[in-house]
Amino acid sequence: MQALRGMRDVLPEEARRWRMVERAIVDVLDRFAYEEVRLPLLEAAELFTRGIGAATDIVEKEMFGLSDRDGDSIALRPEGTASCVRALLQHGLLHNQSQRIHYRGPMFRSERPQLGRHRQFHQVGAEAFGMVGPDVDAELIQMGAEIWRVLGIEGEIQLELNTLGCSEARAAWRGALVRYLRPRQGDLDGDSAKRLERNPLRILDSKFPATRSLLAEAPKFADYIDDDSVRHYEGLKRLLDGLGVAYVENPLLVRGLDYYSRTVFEWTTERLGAQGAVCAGGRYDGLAEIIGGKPVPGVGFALGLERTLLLHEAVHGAGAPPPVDVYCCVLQPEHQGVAMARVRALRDGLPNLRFRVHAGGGRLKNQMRRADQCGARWALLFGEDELRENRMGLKDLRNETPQETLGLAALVERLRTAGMDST
RNA sequence: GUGGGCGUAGCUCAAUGGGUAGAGCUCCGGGUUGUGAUCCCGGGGGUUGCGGGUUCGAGUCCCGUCGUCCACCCCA
Repeated sequence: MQALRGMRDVLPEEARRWRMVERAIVDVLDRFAYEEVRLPLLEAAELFTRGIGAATDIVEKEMFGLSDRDGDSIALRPEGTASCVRALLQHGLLHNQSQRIHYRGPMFRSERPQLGRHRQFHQVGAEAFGMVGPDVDAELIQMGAEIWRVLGIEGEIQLELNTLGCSEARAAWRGALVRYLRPRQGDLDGDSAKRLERNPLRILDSKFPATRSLLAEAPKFADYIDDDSVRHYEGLKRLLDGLGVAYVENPLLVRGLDYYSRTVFEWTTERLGAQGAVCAGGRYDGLAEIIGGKPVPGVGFALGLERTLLLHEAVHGAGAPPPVDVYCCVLQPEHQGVAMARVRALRDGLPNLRFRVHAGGGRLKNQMRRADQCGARWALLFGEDELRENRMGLKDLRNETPQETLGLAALVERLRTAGMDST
């Protein structure tokens, strides 16, 4: 038996990095006072066909759909924004109020697997509702920059920025684009020809030279964009300039989900081959209404954890912090209970240290080897001699200092001071 | 979804032109009483991803399948 295609097991060594990175990210979101929600993995399929767009690749060919016992179509969520909006609408949290929210968890898309692209993958998302101005767009981008800084990967990532205008302007431009391309359909590459009726804006970032040269003469969005959107975009850029957040304007940046309008942005990297999008988002002022609520402006982003982790590893190396701080060796099997009781007191006194008590007996030599192998800084010895005096032996495995024999209180004090400078 | 590369021990990899699978690391034991990582000695471990086919004989050639990686595509 093996895991399904595209489903990955995260084993202890890797999970240690996940915990570190996830905690660092969520800490940033916390410090910006974004509150957490936890959302279901299953939703009505209609939430996504309406929210994301029925003509998008995500819905059209990547969604894991199934039917429940009543025959209703349900789906594993392919992304988080639609669920988040649905949840907040359902519980009235968007009624005459603004919200700043984050969530995280697995998403599912049935794509052909690749490094940094799995069928179950994990995102951390942040969304802000009820605020129309570019200030909150800038805040979300600033938050992203802060996340990369905290993770030490800011040197690997660059920000791309664009505006899609309001949905009316975009629809007008889209219509002009289709009118321009339709007579020239024969010169388009196959994929682009297929997109012409369903999702023409995606033709813009086609990689085919023939298509690209055709686009050089195509109607320009600059002639269609509305003034409010221009002002919004200019305002956002001014704020980012003031915050010192560097960006590259990319007029071809078109998010693959229908719900975006105005601001769209993407944090990309060169180090992950074709899977260069680490984090992306934008404004989606129309989404709440599409889902069946009153109109509520929204803007947000989602970052891909696997890709962030790959970058983190590329920058910081493969080493993960050891899982154990103190490995406790029990020399005589009859002292196991005493040792376990004593370590309970140590865990109480030293909540930041991780104690592992040897189990299964065996010679001290082997127990010491286990202590070394798990990466523990200290070995703690429960032997006849030490226990007779109600003390324990402490050996520093990473420094050439003499072994000490200490009572409980002295040991707690000793590990507390040493524990500080080791972390 | 399309095209291609790869799949041999827990891990990283060998195996001449088809001739019944090997190394390093890991792991286990030993080097005399209660001290790890080094050193020495010994040991365990594989239905060569899976299923067919060709052949006297297949890890090696062919087909299928599963998985993975790369590009396309898509996206976070």
